Amino acid sequence: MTKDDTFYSTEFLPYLLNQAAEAASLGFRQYYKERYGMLRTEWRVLFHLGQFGEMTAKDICTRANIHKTKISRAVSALEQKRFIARRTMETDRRLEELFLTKSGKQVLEDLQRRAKAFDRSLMERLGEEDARSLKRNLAILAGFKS
Amino acid sequence: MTKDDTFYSTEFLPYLLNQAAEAASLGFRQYYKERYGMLRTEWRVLFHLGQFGEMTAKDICTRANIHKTKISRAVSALEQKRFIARRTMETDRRLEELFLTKSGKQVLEDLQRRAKAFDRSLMERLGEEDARSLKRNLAILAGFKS
DNA sequence: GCGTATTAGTTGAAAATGTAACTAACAACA
DNA sequence: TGTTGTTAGTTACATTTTCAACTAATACGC
Repeated sequence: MTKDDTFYSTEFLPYLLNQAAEAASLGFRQYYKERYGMLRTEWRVLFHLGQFGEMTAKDICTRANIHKTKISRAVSALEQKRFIARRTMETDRRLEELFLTKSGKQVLEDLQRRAKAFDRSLMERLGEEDARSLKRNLAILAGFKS
Repeated sequence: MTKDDTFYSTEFLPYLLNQAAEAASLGFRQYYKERYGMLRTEWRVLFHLGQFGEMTAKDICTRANIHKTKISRAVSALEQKRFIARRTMETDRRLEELFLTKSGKQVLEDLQRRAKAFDRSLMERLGEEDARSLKRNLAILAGFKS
């Protein structure tokens, strides 16, 4: 490294990650907010329920790495919108199994389809190979892989 | 693509970006919060001032892509901590030139040094080549390059 | 069983963020 | 000069997030 040791903000990985994340989320966030009045955590809860089937709030906290109060509020909001419902588990009455309602499934289907398309459009900006490598490295940083 | 068209959350680029960004920011955020009681926007303002020299709040908004109210509050907070000061410009009295104080420079120096080290430790987890390619692609998504 | 510790989930208050309206200064132009 | 429009920055208010305390149910050790 030469004498000039200036460290630029655009070289700092957390900064880059945040800026990229915000830029990349923007378009999609707008959609589910305007169309369904949903917040990001709500979309994530829905997504996880679709992916893993019935699960408890705690499960989602662990999987998605979101604090339980955020999940709790997202669940209430989704319940009010009648997108999900809950059922207390017989085996442990502290736990509530969450599941998608019929309209919840429809909403999720719409969002999934759009998410997929949105994802593709983002990846096209990078090219196939770079996009793959990007995702792989993000997964490592996120702790999804070792 | 085969018949199974399930779309997993960990394939969705905005989700990956957010998770990676949060995970990657955590350690460093903790430091400037605990050590200097700073919020992320404050750290960014400081960083930008160090990088570009004296500039106005508006300049930082544009550069860092942050809303002016957030900047306004960060500037007040940094001013209260005596890390920066402002000077109304003679040529246009709506504008205020922001600059680092002596202690602001010291704080920034500490943070920069740690940011650099932190950045290196993140990059080591990916390897030289992947890390470079990651940054390049993030810059594209963030809109820093086209 | 009974006391203590954990755990799932909720709630209230404080902190932070986003949105919109505002003030003060300048610009443009009749 | 006066009117209208624009811009930098602040402030007020609503929404969202965070943090800490809480309730209800279960688990553990005795």
